[in-house]
Amino acid sequence: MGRVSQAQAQQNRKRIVETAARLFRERGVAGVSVADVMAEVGLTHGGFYKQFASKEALVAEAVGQAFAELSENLRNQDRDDFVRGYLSPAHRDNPGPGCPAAGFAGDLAHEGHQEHEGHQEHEGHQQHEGHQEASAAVTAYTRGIALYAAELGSLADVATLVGAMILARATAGTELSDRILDEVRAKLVSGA
Amino acid sequence: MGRVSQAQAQQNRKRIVETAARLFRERGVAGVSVADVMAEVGLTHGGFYKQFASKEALVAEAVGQAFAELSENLRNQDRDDFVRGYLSPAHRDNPGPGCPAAGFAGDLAHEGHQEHEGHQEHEGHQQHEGHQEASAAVTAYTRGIALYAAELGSLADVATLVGAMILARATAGTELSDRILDEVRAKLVSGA
DNA sequence: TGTACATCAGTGAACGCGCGTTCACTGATGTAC
DNA sequence: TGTACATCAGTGAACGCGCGTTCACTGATGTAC
Repeated sequence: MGRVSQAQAQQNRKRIVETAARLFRERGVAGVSVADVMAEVGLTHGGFYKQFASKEALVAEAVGQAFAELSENLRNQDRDDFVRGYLSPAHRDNPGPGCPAAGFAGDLAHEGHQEHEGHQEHEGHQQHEGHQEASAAVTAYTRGIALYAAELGSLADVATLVGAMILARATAGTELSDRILDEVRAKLVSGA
Repeated sequence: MGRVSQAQAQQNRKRIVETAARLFRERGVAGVSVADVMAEVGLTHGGFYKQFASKEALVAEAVGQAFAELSENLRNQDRDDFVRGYLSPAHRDNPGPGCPAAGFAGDLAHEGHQEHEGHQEHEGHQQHEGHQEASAAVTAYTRGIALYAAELGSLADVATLVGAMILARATAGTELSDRILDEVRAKLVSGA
C-alpha cells in the first residue's frame, strides 16, 4: 500500500494509541511489542516510526489516553458505583479497559532506578546528582493520579483501590483474591 | 576454577537467591538478567543452571526469600512502627530490602494473561478451559500476602500500604509522592 | 592415612530468539500551475 | 477542471543487541579401596 490520506493517517495514529493503551494494560508494556500493536490495528510494524519517535513515546501517549478514559468513567457515575465496579471480579479479570493506575503501575515502578536501558549520557546536562528527569510516561501517570485523587476526594482511597486491584490480580484464581475485593469493598462503600 | 566444596556451593546458591531477591525488587525481574545476578555474587552466568532449572525458578525462590525477610521484620516491631517505616521516603527510595508485595507486584501482575512466553502446550493436561496453573512465583506471592494479612490483622490495610508504596514509587520525585505517604500514614497510624 | 578415580560446581564461548529500530522502496495523495 | 510532480504513510526485509539457555571443558572435591 502506498500513501494514505491525512485523515486516514490521523485515524490510524489514534487507533494505535487506543490499542496500545488496552494491550499494555492487559499484558504489560514489556509483554507487548510494537509489532503486536501494529498487527492488532491491521498495519505492519515498519510504519510505526512515521508516527512515533519510539515505543517509549507510545507508552506515554497510551498512559494519557487511558487516564482520559478513566476520567470519563468517573464523571458518569457516583462514587459508590464506581468503587463497586472497580472492586469487581470483572475489573480484575479484564484489565484492558480498566484502571490505568493499576494497569501501568508495574511498568513504571522501576523507572526511577538508574540501571535501565541505554540512556547513555543524555546530552551534556550532566545532572549526575541522581536527579534523573521523569520520563513522559511517568509525568502522564503522575498527572493522572492527581486527577484521580481530585475526583475521588481522597488520595488514601486511591491508594487502597489501586493496591487492592494489584494484589487481587497478582493472586487471581485463589480464594484470597476474592477476599481482597470483598474486604476492601466493605471498607470503602458505605451501604455494603 | 574447578569444582567447589558442597558447603561452598550451598552458600553460593543462598547468596544467589538473596542477591536476586534484592535486585529484582530494585529493578524489576525483567530489569535484571541472570548474568547480572551471578556477576553481583562474583560468579559467571554459566554455572547458574547447575543450581536452578530456570530464571523463573529463581524468581519463585526470591519471592519466598523476600517474604521470609519481611516476616522477620514484622515480628520484630509493633504495628505502628512497622507502618511508619513502611510509609517512609526511605522505604520508597530503597526497594531492595523492602516490601516484596510492592516490589514484585509489577512483575506478577500480568502472569495470568495467556499471551506470555513460550509455555507451549505444557504436557497433555489440556486444561484449555482458561484455568492456567499458577506459576511457582505466584504461589509464593499469594502465600506471602496471606501471611502478611494475618500478621497485620487486616487485608484491607495491606492493600492500602502496598498501593500507597507502588503509587509513591511511580510518582517518585514529585510533591504528590510525599503527599501519598503522608495522607496514608495519617489514616493508618493512630498517633499521627 | 594414602592413592586412584569419578563427580560435578563453576567457566566462558556459542546458540537462538525476539524486539526496537532503520531503511530503500511503493504508489496514492496533495499541491502547484 | 486537468496535468505533472513532489510528498510521505505504509511495506517488508534487515540490523544490532541483550538475554535465557546450552555445552564442552577444567580441576578441586569427594569417595572407594
